[in-house]
Amino acid sequence: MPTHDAESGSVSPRPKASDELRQIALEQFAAVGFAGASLQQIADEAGYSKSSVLYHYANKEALLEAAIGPAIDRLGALLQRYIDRGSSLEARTLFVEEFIDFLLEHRLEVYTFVNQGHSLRGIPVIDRANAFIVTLSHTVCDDNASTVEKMRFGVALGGATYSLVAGMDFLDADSLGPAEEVRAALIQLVGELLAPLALPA
Amino acid sequence: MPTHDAESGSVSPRPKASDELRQIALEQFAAVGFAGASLQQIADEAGYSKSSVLYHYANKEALLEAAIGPAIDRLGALLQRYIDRGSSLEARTLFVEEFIDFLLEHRLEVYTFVNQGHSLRGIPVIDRANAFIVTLSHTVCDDNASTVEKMRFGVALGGATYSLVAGMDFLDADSLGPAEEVRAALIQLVGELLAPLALPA
DNA sequence: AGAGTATTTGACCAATCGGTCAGAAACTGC
DNA sequence: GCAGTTTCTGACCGATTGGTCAAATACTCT
Repeated sequence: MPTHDAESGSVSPRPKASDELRQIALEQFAAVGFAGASLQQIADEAGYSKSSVLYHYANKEALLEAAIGPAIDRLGALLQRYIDRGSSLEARTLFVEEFIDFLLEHRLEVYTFVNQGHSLRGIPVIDRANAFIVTLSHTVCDDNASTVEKMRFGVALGGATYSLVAGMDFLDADSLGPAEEVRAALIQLVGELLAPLALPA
Repeated sequence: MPTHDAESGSVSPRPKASDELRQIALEQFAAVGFAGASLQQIADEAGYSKSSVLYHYANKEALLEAAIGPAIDRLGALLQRYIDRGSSLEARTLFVEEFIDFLLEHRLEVYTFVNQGHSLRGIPVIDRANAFIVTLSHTVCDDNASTVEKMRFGVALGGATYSLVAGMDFLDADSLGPAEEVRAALIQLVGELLAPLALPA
């Protein structure tokens, strides 16, 4: 009996419509881009009408805000904690670990704004996210660093998000082991990339 | 006299329309995605009408093929030379260098298909490109490698393309030194990532 | 000059875009 | 049962999408 509703548990009580729509919108935004994703297709995929989408979310931008906003806020909090903790090598190591966990939990959100942060400038939630990334880059490595040092951050960020979302295709999807191994691998690789960086002033 | 036409050189003879359109289309595809880029906007940006775009290129897909196809072909040739050369450590080091140069010369092309290769499956030029990436990943690191080893390739590819295109925004654009420094930095970082990889059988 | 080709364009098309609105359901508490 | 609210939907809107086509312009060659 796969369809009983009340919250007895286990057997797929249909989730709230707004949540379904938000999740599917997120997948579409990550897959075909914000501009390329249409409200109609999001509605179809979720089994609702386009009007229903616009009932739950005032417009397309509000849907984007709902899809990635909470993750952006969590990133902001994460970053603030890191800054408050002061710059030490242990603090940075801990932050890398926390950031990878954040990335694993919000891959689609991060991938979406990391790869479209430029073209979507002007949308509030995107501007918020971009500001965080700038802060993060200046926190992990200050201005007068060498070219190769400055690029370590970009390669780590882009490499991690890419290999978690887009790279899953030709990386034989899940042939690369359980989630725990992926986590450990990312922590190691990002750690390797950032290790040679001098602590900022 | 900035507008004389014959090939005397130096003073901006207006390039062929098809070339202008191809270049601007490439920039749009990289910036807002294939789905998000409209023929109208490409035409406007180039100073032509939409009809002119469709005169030079049969349809939107043909424009994508023209925009990134040649780069894909060059990648295929590059990859074939690497395979023919046999798997040795020097061969791989040389390949990394060649690949970075290829990347620097075709950043927008690579960024476009690397980040949209999944959603644009079915378009011939994209399928060609995806096949090359799969081959490349299996060439640089064989199947029975560990999780972290397999992810080294993905992080290197995604990280390099990202930091060359999208990352330029908060990396203070060109504050990271002349092109030669960027090249050296990329060779070093990708080299670091791939160095621990065992040669495939 | 005039014929012939290459290029450019506007008018037009069906389909889809994001978005509005009024009303049909469905669910609530009584 | 019935009022009140929440949710959902179809009809509709102007704008834009990729694409067709015939006519206008520009260029080349004799």
